[in-house]
Parts: sequence; structure tokens; C-alpha cells
Amino acid sequence: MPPKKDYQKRKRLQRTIAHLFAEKGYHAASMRDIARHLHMNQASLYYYFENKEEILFGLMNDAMDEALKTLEQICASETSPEEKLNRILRFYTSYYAGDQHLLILLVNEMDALNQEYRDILVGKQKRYLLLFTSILKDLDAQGRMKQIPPEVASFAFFGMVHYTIKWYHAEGPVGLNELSDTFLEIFTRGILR
Amino acid sequence: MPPKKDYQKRKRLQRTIAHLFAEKGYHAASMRDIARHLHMNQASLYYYFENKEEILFGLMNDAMDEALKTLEQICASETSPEEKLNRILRFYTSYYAGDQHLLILLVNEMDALNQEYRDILVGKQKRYLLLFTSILKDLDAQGRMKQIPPEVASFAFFGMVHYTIKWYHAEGPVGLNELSDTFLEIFTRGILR
DNA sequence: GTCTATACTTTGATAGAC
DNA sequence: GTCTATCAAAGTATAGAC
Repeated sequence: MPPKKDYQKRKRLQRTIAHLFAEKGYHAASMRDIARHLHMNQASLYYYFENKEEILFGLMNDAMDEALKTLEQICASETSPEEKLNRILRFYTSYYAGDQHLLILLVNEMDALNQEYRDILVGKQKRYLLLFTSILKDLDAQGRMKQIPPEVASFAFFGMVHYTIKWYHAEGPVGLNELSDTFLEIFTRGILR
Repeated sequence: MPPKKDYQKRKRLQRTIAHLFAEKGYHAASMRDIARHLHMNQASLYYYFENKEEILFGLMNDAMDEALKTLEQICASETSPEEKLNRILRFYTSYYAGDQHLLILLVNEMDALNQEYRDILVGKQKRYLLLFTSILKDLDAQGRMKQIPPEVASFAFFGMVHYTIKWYHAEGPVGLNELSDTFLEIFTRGILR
């Protein structure tokens, strides 16, 4: 199947759909909902997209690629492991200044995809995890880290950060910088004096 | 609408349905799927349950009540804040020895419920958060805690723990006790020496 | 209590005019 | 490119026999 025309508009539509998918959930948002949201006819959607699942995959895949690219840049940079963690946290919190919906999709909607699509994203997630864990192993090689399974520590980090989609609002009392700093403190040094 | 009879069987059916909802997701699991899974006719489900949504709410509400009860007991006990955190972690990891599906539903499927149902559960979640945060404030009153917004710390904790549903398997290399201990260490003291 | 049969709604997707 | 009209499939739920 040849790629559809009008990439500009396609991208623009995708971004709006991301909001809808994130707010209502992929399954709960029907193609009619989407069309209404875009002020366009339902049938017209099929000019830009193959089908509903392809929309979701496109969104998640692009978001995953961008996250991977960012993490790769951070890992390749000549800075301390702690500064790398700091930059990763800044990247995550930047989602909330801009488009947190993509993070919501990545966390919530993996199961909505078919096997083929899911395999692709899971593969990229594994690379992502590996890259992150390598930072912790650098810390460990410097003798700075406790005897903690690096994977458990990685998942603890992701859990802490990804869970923000369930409670954090950038308009609330906690600012983005404070959030980021607090997470770094908790993860590296804990909550106790 | 009067409550249905045969509570024993209803409970038994509910438990199986919890597995299906957790594995496929609430929306993706149809009443036909459920019936097939239970080796029973689709129509027969409506003898035990009012409708599909009531099944999910019943499961989540029971799970939430049990979690609240446990947390209340822990908070009321005469032990140190750290021991309380330890017991809470043990309670969470016990989900994985037994029925992690309920935790998955609580984390994933809140949006699937209608406003009325959701309000009930959100109310209980808020009580849960308040109780947990009170433990951190006890620590703070003892002067043992860093200058960290208690709510952010609470959510960091829940994030770390709830995220296990995305990656942890009790059959894997990391045992339940090790998981629990590691989480307590990371949360209270961090990953660095 | 469990079944067959079916009503009714919503869904994703397509055909074809313009 | 966008629309109207429509389809087949799948969804939840109910009626009523046994």
C-alpha cells in the first residue's frame, strides 16, 4: 500500500488525535469521535490513514523514536552519570510543558496494538531500557552505586517518572523544575536525611 | 435493582473475569469473550451481573476496599514509619504471589468507568493517598525527612510500585522479598552510596 | 439457572458521486 | 480531497422457552 499524500496535514491531524486517544483511551475513541473532533467527515480520515490502528502506531512509533534519539544523545555526551540522569529527567518533564499525550499513549496503549506493531515498539523499549541501565552501570563501575539490581533501579526510575501521567499537572503547585529536581534527589539519595 | 442471587458463584466468576480484563483490557474483552472463558453462555452472564461495567466496578471497588483496610491497619499499628513503609511494600508484593490482576485493573482501567463509579473510587484513592502521606509526615515530624513535598514523595512511591505491573514477573530472577527490600532502600536512601 | 434467538446500537471500513 | 450513503461485523443487552 503506497503512502498517503499530504504529509503536512497528516501530521497535524495526528497530533490532535493523540490528544483524543490520550484523554478517552484508544478503544473508547471511535473514528466518528475523531472525525467530529477534527471537524471533518469520518470517511475523509481514510484518505490520510490506512486504518485506526495505524494512527496509534504511527503516533507511538514517532514518540518512541524521538525518545530514543534523545536518550542516545544524552548517553553519548561527555558528562557525568548524574548529569545524564538530570538531563533525562528534564526531557521527561518537558513533555508536560508541551505534549504529555504522547507519553500517555506510550504508557497506556501498548496492548491495543497487534503483535507485529507491538513487537517493533517493545524492541525499541528494550533498547531504551538498555541505554538507561548502562548509565547506572557506569555509576557502578565508579563504585558509586549500592548493591542494587540495575534493572530494578531502572524500572523504579521509569515507574516514578511515568506515573506522573496519573497525577501531575503543570498548572499545579509543583513546578516542572522542582518536580525534576525532587525526582533526582529521591532516586539517587532517597527521602531520608 | 435487587442484588442477584448465588453470591458464591458470582464471586468465583468475578475472579476469573478479573484475569481476562487485566490481560486484554476492559474494552478489548467483550461479553462474548468473557462467556467463552467461563464456559458458559453469554446470556447467562446477565443472571449474575447487571451489565459489563458493573463487573469492572465491583472488582475495582472490592480491591480498593481491601487495600484501604490494609493500609488503615498498618497506619494504626504501633510501629515506626519505616516499618510501616516496609509492611506496605510487603502488601504490594503479595499481589504478585497471588492476584496481581486486581492491581492492574486499579492502575489501568479507571477511565473505563462512568462518572458516578469513578467518583467513588477516586474518593477512596484520595483517602488512600492521605493515609500514606501521613506516614511521611510522621517521618517529617521526627525531623528524619528531607525537604521534599510529601505528595510528590508519595506519588514517587506509588509510581515505583505500581509500575511493576509493566515489567515484574514473580518467576523471574528477582524474588519478591528482594524486590520489596530494594524498593524500600531506593525510596528511603536512594541508589547511591 | 441456563439456554436459543434476537433486538438494537455502535463500530471500522468502503464505494462512488462530486 | 471531501462528501453521502451504506455495509458487514461486533458490541451490549433482553425476551422467553425449558
